[in-house]
Amino acid sequence: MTGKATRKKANLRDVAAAAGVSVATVSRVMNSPEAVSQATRKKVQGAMDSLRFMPSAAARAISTGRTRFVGALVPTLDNAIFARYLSRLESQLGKHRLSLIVSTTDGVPETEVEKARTLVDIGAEALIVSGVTHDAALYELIDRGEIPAMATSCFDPGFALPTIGYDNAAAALSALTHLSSLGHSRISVIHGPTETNDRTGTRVEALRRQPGGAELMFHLEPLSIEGGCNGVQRVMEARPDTTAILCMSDVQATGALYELQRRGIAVPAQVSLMGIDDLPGSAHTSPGLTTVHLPVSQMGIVAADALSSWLEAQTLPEPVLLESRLVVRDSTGRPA
Amino acid sequence: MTGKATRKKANLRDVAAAAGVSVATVSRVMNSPEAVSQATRKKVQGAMDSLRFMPSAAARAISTGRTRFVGALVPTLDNAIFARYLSRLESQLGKHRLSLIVSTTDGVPETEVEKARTLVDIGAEALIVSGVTHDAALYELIDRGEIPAMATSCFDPGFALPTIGYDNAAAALSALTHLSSLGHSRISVIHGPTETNDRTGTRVEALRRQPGGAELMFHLEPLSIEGGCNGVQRVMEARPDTTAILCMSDVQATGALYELQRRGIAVPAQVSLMGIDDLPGSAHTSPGLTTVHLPVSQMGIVAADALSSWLEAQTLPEPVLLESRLVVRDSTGRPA
DNA sequence: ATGGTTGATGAAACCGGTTACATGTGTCAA
DNA sequence: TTGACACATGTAACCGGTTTCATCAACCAT
Repeated sequence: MTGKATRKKANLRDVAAAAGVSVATVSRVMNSPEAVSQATRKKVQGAMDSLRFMPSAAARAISTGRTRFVGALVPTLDNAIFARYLSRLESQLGKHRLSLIVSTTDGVPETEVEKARTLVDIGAEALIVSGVTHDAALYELIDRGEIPAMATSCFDPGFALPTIGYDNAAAALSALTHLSSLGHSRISVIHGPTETNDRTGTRVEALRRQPGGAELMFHLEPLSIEGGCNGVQRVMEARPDTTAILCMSDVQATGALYELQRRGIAVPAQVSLMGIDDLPGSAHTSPGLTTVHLPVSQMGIVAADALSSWLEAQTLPEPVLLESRLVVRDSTGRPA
Repeated sequence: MTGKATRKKANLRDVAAAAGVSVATVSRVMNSPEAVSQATRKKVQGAMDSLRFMPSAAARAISTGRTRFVGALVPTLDNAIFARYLSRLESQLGKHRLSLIVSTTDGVPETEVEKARTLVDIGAEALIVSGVTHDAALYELIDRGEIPAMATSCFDPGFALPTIGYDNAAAALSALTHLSSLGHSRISVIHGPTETNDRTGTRVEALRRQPGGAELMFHLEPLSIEGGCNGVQRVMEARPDTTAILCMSDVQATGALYELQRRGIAVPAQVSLMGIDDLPGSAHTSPGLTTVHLPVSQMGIVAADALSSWLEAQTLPEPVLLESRLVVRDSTGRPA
């Protein structure tokens, strides 16, 4: 043993002692180097290096009151739509010197609260949740801790939290309109859980209220590739004369496409297929998937900026509505 | 204004004063309630509620020396293989009352270091990185901070960090063997970047060294669906008589399948197709994708447990080798 | 009655940074 | 020569928890 290598970690006072300066000076070297003379700065940095000094995040946090990280709660990582969103959110937060912690809720409100509590418990300065359906305990937590919190993936100016997202009803309707305008009337809808996922709920509800919505046939399936496969199976059992299948997510649409191919049903010649999301892969399927592009990258950017100014300047964010956009590719056509 | 609602946040001393007890007692109510009498516990909890007390994570961290969260660095979230892994890692860490922070590196070593630095800076107690190729600065950081760190997705007992993962060379070879045993000899390989991704590098290298490996034709493409599409295009230009395409990832294989379908090339009748990973969707494509299953869920569990005991009991984890498994589905067959 | 335990609680030190304020030195204008 | 002022640095309080050790009352066996 060298007799000094395995000592306990050096702290700022050790560095100060080694450099022959005060703790304040060491602190300054880290936080406002320009306020320290060249000579002492060198001395201090030398001491830091030889003592292998690493500042304690907790100690800094306790005196500044800032931890510089925020938490995001999403239903799952197992859907490329969240990957896109989170990746932008993270990079944009980074520009504000903020880090992101992601927690998954499986779409279960109780799990969401639990995860939110953990996030706050380890020091998250703010929370970003998905959608507007949450357990009451989440609001209590946010309220009690006075935690800045916002909701994404939807738009609702009346919601308790600022929302940043798109109009899910409009997205669903623009998809339906596309199919209708092509001449489809026997349309089947495959969608994920609506109870716990208000984004899906809003989309389905919009279709139901639509004039002529009564003719639509709805099938609830898990929000996965497999769910999309099963959905097609049920569509074909329930209504074999369906000319178009509208999936409320690209993941399910991808599964649906697989199943249609497996059954030898030509897309779009025999059945037209649509999704909503516009995943990176959706442009490359064969045929290319017609879908509604959701501006999740932009959502990440806007959310990051809004949150940052909330934390820095206490400015409560305004709700933001981002436009979705119909993307017509090759999976839809006129009915046979 | 009520005159008290908007006051600054209550701390433990405020609670103690309100409850007429000492700070130690309040602390005990939170951490070892059984050591406090029923009566005082009630009193303290009442004071906590009426003052809307929320303990400060930073303050706790500074005295316990624990932040209870660890960081994981992955190349991207945009690949379902990581979603699977991270989801298990997170849930298993949760069982040890540890939280997970995920950062993405885009597969760039410099970005990785930067992100790692940020993670440590905000208090991560340990790091989990992917693979064995890293910037020297990462090791310095780990070394200097004495940060427990391990590497996943590969197995190398000789590596500086404990590794928990699978044998990438074996995975690639078992795929190749499957194709060879079916009678394929004109095989094209589509793979992602090998320079920055050692997992891919190891797989490709294993194929190159294989007796008869010289007959293989390799194509480097981005690790994405689109990359898979492009790969097929290049395969068909370079070697139209190819009877089997082996992709080093299921993402690329999925793209390849799309492109083959688009070109009207029957799988597996005209060309056999294989991937490596076994994504959730791979079982449902049409035809089902033959691939090599990588035990990423188990990897998440093992990594979480190992890291936890490292942190709790200072036991340096042993490297762990997890078995991959060939999954034969319908995208491979004898050459025409 | 007495010494030894056990159980509940409090006082104060401690963790490792940041920062308000004080101090000391040198420069420059009046 | 002196006062104003900028600049570099030090002192010590402070942030909000945890934890050690001391204290004191109640209980029990001898």
